[in-house]
Amino acid sequence: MKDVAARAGVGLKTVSRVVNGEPGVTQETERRVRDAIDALGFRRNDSARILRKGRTATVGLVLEDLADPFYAPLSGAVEDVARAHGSLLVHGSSGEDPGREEELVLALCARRVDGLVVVPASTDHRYLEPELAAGIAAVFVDRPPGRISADTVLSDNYGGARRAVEHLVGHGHRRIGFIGDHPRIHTAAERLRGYRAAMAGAGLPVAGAWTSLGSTEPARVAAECLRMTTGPDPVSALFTGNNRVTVTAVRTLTAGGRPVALVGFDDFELADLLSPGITVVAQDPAELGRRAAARLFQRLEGAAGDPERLELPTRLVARGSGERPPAG
Amino acid sequence: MKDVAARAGVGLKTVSRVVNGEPGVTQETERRVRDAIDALGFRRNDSARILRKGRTATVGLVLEDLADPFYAPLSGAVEDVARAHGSLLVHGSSGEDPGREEELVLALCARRVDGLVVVPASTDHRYLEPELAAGIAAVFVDRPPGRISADTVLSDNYGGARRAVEHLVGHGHRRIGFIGDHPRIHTAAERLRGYRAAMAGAGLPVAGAWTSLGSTEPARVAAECLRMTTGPDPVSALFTGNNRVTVTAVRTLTAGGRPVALVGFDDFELADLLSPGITVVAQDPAELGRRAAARLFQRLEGAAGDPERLELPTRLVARGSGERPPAG
DNA sequence: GTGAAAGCGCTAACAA
DNA sequence: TTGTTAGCGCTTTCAC
Repeated sequence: MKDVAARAGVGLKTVSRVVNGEPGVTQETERRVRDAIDALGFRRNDSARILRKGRTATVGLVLEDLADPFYAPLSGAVEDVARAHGSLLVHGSSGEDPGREEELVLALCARRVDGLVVVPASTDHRYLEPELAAGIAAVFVDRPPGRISADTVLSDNYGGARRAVEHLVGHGHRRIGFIGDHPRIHTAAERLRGYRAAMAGAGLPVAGAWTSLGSTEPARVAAECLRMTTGPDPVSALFTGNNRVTVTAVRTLTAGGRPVALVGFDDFELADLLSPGITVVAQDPAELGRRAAARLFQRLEGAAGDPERLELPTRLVARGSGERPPAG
Repeated sequence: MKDVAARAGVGLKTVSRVVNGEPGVTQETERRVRDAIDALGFRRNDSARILRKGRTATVGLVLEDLADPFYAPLSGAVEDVARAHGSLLVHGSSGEDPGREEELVLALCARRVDGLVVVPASTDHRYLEPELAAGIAAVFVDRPPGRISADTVLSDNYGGARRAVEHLVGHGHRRIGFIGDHPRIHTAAERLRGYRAAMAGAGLPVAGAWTSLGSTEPARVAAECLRMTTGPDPVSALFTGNNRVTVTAVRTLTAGGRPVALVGFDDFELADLLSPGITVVAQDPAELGRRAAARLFQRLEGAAGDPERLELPTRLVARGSGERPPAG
């Protein structure tokens, strides 16, 4: 910029004015400055600008895995909102590792992102307190923060799960299994709670062997699926706790040829084209992202008040797999 | 940092040394500094660091749409490589709009990302020349750059398409349609070229009504699908130009109950569980991203030499839909 | 082992 | 309309 000013024979501030489209520059001066800019291939260095202004026009997004079909639309929605507010999106995947989440979040804070949207892997976010105190806004999405209070956007995991299991009960099932994610993950715990509530509400017992929470690795899920649906005392229906689990379950049940009823949490592409179609409790991941980002920008624009907790409804979509009657 | 120095009763540089783990500080001094850091909740401001050092430890990724199941793994792979090199990822979606691509790329350059991975929407990248001259590295992936030369990582679109159509011909089809993306998109043009080459190689004519390139909007694709497979002179097989098109085609053909043979470009989740399974030409999007990012970091680490063009092979996966014989 | 001074490239505040 | 000065928070250089 100094070079541009020298070449155009003007002061530094005049160049700054031209570059930022500020008023108060003659057409003739502006032309001279623009010529110099073109000749020198000058581009403003935003790092310096950011340092000076204190705002980065950047928001950070930390989630588990970008490639998961559930998170991709969420991420896209956050980006859309960010762009609408003139901000860029810096992105990091925690891989469901609390340590990496903290590392990523702090790295983003060190770069002074204006705000953060976080799908937490950790259950203790006290490490964020100094950052929040320093004025960085944070909104949690899909799962609530741990040991701090902050704006949160969730789906109704408990209600959705309860509805799913009630649906199976309504179709005559009394022996229903649940395969879900690690119990330390809020959504998994809530869905388990919904499952138990529905079973209890119908007066049905839950055998210990009918619930399995843990990794969503296909190998583990397939093994649990086989274990629950075969053996001496098999379940007649399965409720699967997220899209990864559902896909593996469909694959395993199809391979085994067993007519087990199935309802999955999360919708997924092509669920309607399988035979039978897969009955699911659908969330709206894009809407989760949109709401979270919208809340973030409200905060950035100065909205005061206590943290809000928003819970979006889910929707049961019956497609066939959840309406199968119990075998025998 | 100034405050920390004051509170610890040391010089600015000593704090800097502690924060960056540089040697030359007594244990006792370090302890005093750390106490002050904790008491004040200090975090280094990376904006200032970046301004001073000139390196951002950030790479930019611009692609069409993060939520597309093809790009999500690509993006994830770029992020993995970036993290392995200690860099963060800033992300932007062009939405297939050349103007937005340029805007995004230049915004990333203004923030002085160290390098860029770009899935181009534009066909003219001369706007990047000043940036490249200024030392920003760029690698193009999935599609080549336009009117400049730069490192590029592609799939073998021509060969894969040719193989797909030869496969259909090998199963007795002589009337084969192609529905693809906008012809200005390199991959679509190459896949059309492969289709034509395979047809010509088999001595088969291509009626004008058998090819349709344009938007991948479900409505358009469904309409074209119907048009080609019904009417007085229908095709007996369809080659679809990417995963979006394939999914819509499957949906349309299933609804119509027509036994049209189908091979799609791009693999997608659950393609194997449909009935019949969908035969595809599979690319490896994660590998595309990995290779592109690896190349970028080679450049950042000083690799000299002319731009390289890498072309990854594709793989035909037969699952049933592409092995259906012609009707009648 | 430690610190003072200069400066990265920009913008805010104030002159001229 | 235009320019000058100071300083954002850090690292580099060099002196102590």
